[in-house]
Amino acid sequence: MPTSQPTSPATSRRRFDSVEQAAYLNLWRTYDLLKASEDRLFGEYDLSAQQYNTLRLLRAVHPERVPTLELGTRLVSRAPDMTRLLDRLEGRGLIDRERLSENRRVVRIGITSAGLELLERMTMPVRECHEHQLGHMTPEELATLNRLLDRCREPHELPGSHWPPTT
Amino acid sequence: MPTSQPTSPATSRRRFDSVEQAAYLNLWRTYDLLKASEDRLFGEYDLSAQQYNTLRLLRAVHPERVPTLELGTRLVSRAPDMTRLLDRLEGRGLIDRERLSENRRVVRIGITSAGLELLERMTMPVRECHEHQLGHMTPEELATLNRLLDRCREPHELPGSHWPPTT
DNA sequence: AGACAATGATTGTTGGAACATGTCTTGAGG
DNA sequence: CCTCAAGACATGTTCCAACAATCATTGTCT
Repeated sequence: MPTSQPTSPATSRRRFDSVEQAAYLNLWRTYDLLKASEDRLFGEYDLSAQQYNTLRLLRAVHPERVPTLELGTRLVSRAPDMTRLLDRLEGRGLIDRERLSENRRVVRIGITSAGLELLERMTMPVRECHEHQLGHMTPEELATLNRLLDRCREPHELPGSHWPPTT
Repeated sequence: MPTSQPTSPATSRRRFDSVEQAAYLNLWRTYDLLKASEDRLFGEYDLSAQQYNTLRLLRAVHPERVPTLELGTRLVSRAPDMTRLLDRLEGRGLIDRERLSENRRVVRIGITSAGLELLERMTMPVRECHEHQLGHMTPEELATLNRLLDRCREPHELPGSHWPPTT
């Protein structure tokens, strides 16, 4: 019997409503699965992924500083609660705040030497984590994936986005 | 000056540590951006994405039922807090629970007619949402994307996963 | 049969995300 | 100068996700 008929009424409903939906759910599922690796790693350092990326961004501009709200827009994932995220990092001495004297409204954030050291210690583990996540993919596959993801985001990225195509 | 030297110390640091990392961050960014559309839609019905997917899964097996913990493993994103997610849905009359008499440990979850109606009302809006998310991609691109995402997940999916390749 | 492990779900607690609101500072008009 | 609007953060509150601990029920071993 080559074309087996559905054995349960369930199967007829299980499939997706559209290709777009299938792709989106696939994206979600994949992200969620890979995220699990990361979360486990960051958990060992009591950091969330957002916190880690904040520190990376601050290191990238160090010794310059970045105002609070601009940080929120430049992170991988939008973060509406920058203040308290920074509170936690400051509480651990990983960043510091500086109130400008010329414009006392803005607070500029910088990474401390303790923050830099923490990132330093995490370098290899993080690399291994990403290797574990996607190390089985060939460079060509990853390049194609990046190109397609860029295409997905194209119409949704706001003009001033800090996310140019990955290349 | 053909090879312009870095104007700020920042640029040298901004790029990614590895291709794998770039791909993962790209995945994260893309998911986050698309998720925003969905959240806005589901918000209008006071549902989270997880709740919606729970209802979809229950509809798929209806009129059969699924035990609480098995639901958790079959969702798009793993959900360690099924009980309270179901509490909320039950509070709104969208699902109901049934305690088995032969094995009183397991609680089997079913979708109610109110739940089915809600899904029915959401059908078109959801379709439009996915159209808005990824409608600009060609079927070929989406197919390739799906194939690559499947490849990403391959080594990470547990054996008994309900997530076969998308095809 | 009784002790003990395993299973399936609930409950408790903590931390973070999302949204609205409040506070402080600056700059522009009147 | 005084008011007022806008900008940049901070705070309050509510809700949800994650992890651990607990409870009730069943299965197993001797």
